[in-house]
Amino acid sequence: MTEPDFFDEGDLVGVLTTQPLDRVLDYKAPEGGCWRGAFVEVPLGPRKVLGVVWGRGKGDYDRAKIRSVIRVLDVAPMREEMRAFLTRAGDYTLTPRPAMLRLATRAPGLSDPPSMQKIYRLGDREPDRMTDARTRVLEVLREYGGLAFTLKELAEMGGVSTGVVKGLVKQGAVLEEDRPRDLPFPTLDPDHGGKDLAEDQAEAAASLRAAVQSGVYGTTLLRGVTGSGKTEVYLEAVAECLRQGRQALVLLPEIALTAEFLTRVEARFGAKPAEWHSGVTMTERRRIWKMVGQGGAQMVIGARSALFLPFQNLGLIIVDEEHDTSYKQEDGALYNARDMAVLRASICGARVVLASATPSLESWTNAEAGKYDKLTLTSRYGASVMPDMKAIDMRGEKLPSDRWISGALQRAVNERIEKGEQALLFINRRGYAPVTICRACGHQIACDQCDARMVEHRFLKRLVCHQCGESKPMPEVCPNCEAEGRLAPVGPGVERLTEEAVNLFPDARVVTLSSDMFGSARALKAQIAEIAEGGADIIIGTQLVAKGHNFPLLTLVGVIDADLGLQGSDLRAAERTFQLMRQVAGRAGRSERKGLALLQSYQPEHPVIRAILAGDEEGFWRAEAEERRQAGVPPFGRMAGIILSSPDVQEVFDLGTEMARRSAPLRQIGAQVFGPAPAPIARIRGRHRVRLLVKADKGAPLQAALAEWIAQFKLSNQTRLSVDIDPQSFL
DNA sequence: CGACCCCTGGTA
DNA sequence: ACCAGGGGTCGG
Repeated sequence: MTEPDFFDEGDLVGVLTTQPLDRVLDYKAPEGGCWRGAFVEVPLGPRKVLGVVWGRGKGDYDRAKIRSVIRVLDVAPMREEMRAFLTRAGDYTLTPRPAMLRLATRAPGLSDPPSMQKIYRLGDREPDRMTDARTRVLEVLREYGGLAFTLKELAEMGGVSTGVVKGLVKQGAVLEEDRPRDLPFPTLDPDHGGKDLAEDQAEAAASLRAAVQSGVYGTTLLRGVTGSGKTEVYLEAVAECLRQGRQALVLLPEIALTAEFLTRVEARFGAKPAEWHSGVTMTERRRIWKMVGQGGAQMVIGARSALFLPFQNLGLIIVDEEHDTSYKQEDGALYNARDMAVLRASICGARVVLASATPSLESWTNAEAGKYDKLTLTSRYGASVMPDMKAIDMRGEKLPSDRWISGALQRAVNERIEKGEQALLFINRRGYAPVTICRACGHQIACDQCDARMVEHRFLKRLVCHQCGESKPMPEVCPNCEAEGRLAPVGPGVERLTEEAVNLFPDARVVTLSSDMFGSARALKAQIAEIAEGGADIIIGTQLVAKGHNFPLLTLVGVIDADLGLQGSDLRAAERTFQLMRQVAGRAGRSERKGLALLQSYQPEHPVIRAILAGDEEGFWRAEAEERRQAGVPPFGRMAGIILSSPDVQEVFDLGTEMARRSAPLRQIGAQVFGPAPAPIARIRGRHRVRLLVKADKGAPLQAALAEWIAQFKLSNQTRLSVDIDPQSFL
């Protein structure tokens, strides 16, 4: 039986609202009827809420109580493929459909009528009296032919006050018209600024173009070390997609990267694409949402939430830096944007390109297994090559406890400075010192709200909790034993490393790049541009510098603590350390000069460190894949994390224990339950968190079993349960 | 989610 | 008799 697409007035329709009722509710179609996928406003209790017509009404509800749809909103209806995407993504992540719908309606003013603005163009009548000001206005309009301007623009261009324009309107010499405020984005020209590509780039680009031309779903893993020109290559895929008249989406892991990227896109296509992320203004969000929906935006660059924009003809999704962990984060729903991109593309017949120098093990495995196509860029763009890499064995360096830069690293830095080149010192810890300890009683200052230790930020003169953002002034006395002046910083952060560098290299210009030192993306961008032009000798940076910035004078990278992230039992720690170290090392020598990367390590014989030094990526991934296969963990098994949280510790542990005990639905599919254990972050903002882990075979119907299992338990209203399918870390 | 209903317990 | 606050339920 096929579902009708149109419903006459009074027909029963099923509407899914954005309210957390995981049911499709029956309504009567409004005057004028409505259609499947229509965005509607419906009454719910005493309120009006946003919803989407999901299909025909079920008719299982008391006819007399059924109310009418209030109105159909003036926006493009939701396409069938979007409804399928939301449903399947929700089923996969165990997210209720209303929460999924909220992701797809994250634009303000959807229920408002299209916002209009007044514009002014040349009229056909002469004004009764000519003045200088009037002449200038009319000249501007004649000069630009039939173009129209807003009042403010026109007055400014004519050098007159707005009153002059209004006067001309009264005379009929200028016409006033209404125009929608949400305008289409400028057209991108796929043949505007194509660059000459190196041979391997050209081959990869041709392969991607052919894939896009085919018009069917497929995923390509595009590998290439930093500087190998991945961006140029996938922009050729975008160009082909635009030629096909389809829309393209580029996902970036970090907002800070979009500005630089936009400039490159503009150079390639002659105009800027739409830019979608949390920092974009409300009016611009509305414009993008509407234009994407009616084909007035050919290309969107955005954060993971851009996946839920109402594309009408999506032909290509690029996931840049696909291994980046920020693609998986709480966002109303817990989903991995990389995986959801593949799902969305498979539903709408689009191509996916996963780009990375250091792919995630999941993507590497999929490519090895032939599920994804594989393209590898072998030569670095221009003359530069991957830097030489060496470990500095810290066990042989007898450094005092408040020093972190080894003699060998110090000498290497001095050499670069003498040659007028730059050195980067990398440490993946923000602030001054990660721990503050009392030398009188041994107390370590912890956050009052979380279990995390507070990090001293000397720049801000405060202690900051990196978990919840809570901060307090640096205390004078120990909060535990009240001893005065006995609090001491322990361990290095980026600020403390800067202090040391300034002492060791007194004549060098030292700059620090850390995310919490810049109020705005603009300030950061300016700083980066200045460094790139040689405005510094030594750059001290956190993770921020590992991502995509190009410093041509940089020829030395010193990693202060290459072992961070290797300790602990997190299965992905090795993978993450490997990716981060490779990326940071890749910063060195992107231009003609050959670079050097020095990794300070207390365990240089560790397999991960050895693989990094040998540049043996395939070897690393094969070994890592084998270990995961043995352990039956992702991507060779399936996992889910269940996090219970409540202000009451006892309650949350009791519930966890109860859930572990009554896990028959999970055992039925052969899954194991571990825990309850304190979650990786045991307390956040005063809420205690407990985690259970579920592990199942690769083919097991995990989601269905989880849903059945969870449905058995009734939560008190202060406890919350969230399910994390494919968790990033599984300690 | 948010409105509202009802119950409780404390106070006038 | 009255009110404030919490828990529970309902919404088409």
